[in-house]
Amino acid sequence: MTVLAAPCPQPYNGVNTYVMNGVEAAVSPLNDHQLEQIHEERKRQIKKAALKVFALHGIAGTKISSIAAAAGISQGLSYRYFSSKEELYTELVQDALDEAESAMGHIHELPGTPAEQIRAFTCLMLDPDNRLSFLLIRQVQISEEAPEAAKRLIEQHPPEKTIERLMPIFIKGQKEGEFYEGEPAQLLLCYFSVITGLMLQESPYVEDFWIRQADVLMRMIKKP
Amino acid sequence: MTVLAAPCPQPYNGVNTYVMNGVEAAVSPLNDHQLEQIHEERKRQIKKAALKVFALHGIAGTKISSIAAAAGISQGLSYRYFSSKEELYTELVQDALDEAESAMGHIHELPGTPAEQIRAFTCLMLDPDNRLSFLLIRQVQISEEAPEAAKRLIEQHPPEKTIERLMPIFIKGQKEGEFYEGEPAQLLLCYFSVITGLMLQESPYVEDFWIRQADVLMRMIKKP
DNA sequence: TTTCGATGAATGAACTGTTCATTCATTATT
DNA sequence: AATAATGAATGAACAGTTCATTCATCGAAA
Repeated sequence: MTVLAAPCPQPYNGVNTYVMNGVEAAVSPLNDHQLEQIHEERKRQIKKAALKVFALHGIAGTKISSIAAAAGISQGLSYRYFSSKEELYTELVQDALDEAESAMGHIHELPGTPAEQIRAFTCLMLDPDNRLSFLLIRQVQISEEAPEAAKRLIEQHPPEKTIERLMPIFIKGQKEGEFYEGEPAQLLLCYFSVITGLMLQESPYVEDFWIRQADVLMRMIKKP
Repeated sequence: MTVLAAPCPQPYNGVNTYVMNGVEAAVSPLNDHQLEQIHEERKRQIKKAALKVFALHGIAGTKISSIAAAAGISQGLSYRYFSSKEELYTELVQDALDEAESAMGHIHELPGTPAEQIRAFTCLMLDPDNRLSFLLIRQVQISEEAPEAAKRLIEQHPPEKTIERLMPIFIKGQKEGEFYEGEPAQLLLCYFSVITGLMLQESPYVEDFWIRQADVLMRMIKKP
């Protein structure tokens, strides 16, 4: 059995890897740029798979082996790119925040009525390209299980400001008679629960599926 | 060290638990009937707590210790009443199915327009007394983790028939011009995702909170 | 062109710490 | 005496991480 073994020849070290051989690093087989590009590409591949699994099952409900399976790689490989499950998760949260931020930044500048703005926002949330990111963020906000690092990221960023940004739009919509009356906070709460429910839904593959859903949703809010 | 001391002998429980002594009790310990009643009462107490935790976190995400904490009892006690976690879960699913069945049985007999029927159904799903049961059922339907026994229960019972029961109502509503047009299946799908989202929401304690939510929801479906 | 050696990406079995369902010796209650 | 209840202890399974090994690719030498 196994028990030992020994050599552990190369320690690891994040930065550089082997040097040995004489004349320091005289030879480099593939140019550094290409190498790095390949490296980044693989990272992206892993992240993409991980996002899908994490967003749907949470960090605790996700095993590395599932991610590996989803990414089509072996269990151990992700550790070459991410030093731990938590780091991977946290990095995904960071990306999601960036994406959400950039996606939401434009909502305000959009011209148009409040209804048009909310509709745009709705489409954004339901867009398959953003959906998982929003789910991940919401996950960190809602459940306990998220790593501390991820929670801190969310606190810093303007994440939950979402509500604060939307609220004025709702109020304006009501004032102008475009929206239904009622406590705006409650309308927003309902709207959000509903959006979350929809995001969890796996979509059948119809081109404009989400657009149509968004229109159905809007009927909750906007007078015809 | 710790924290607690004190055994917490009386588990509170809303209703009442023990009959504490009493003259006659001193003489004859407790007759069988009384004993059984106490036993059943405690079972109900455990089930109530377990339902809440299971419905929100799933069977895998729930530990016996959480249930115990929620029920205000010790870790080991539930094993006096249920032989395993799975058994407890499965029994809850059975109860939920019964409840759902009896609750839904009346939908059809309700007089009124399709909109009124759907509204009644919506209120049913959102009713705090039913909400958790419906969530539990949906959980078994959707995820893999449920025990085989529970899955079998669901297959036998008329569970997913929900959709089949609702569909005709939707179609009728559209035919009569009371509902919005569109693929009825899609409208239903949207409606269901949305309901699920709402059920997951913890309600602020306002008396008619869910009623109002139901009305907001109905706007998705029914023309004004 | 073929062969060789070097490099580091990739694998997956083994290791290990942790978690958690279940048990049980003990105590409290009637 | 008998039953209810406790909560610490157990142990098995689970899942994150490591690491010895294999594989694929490439530059250079023959």
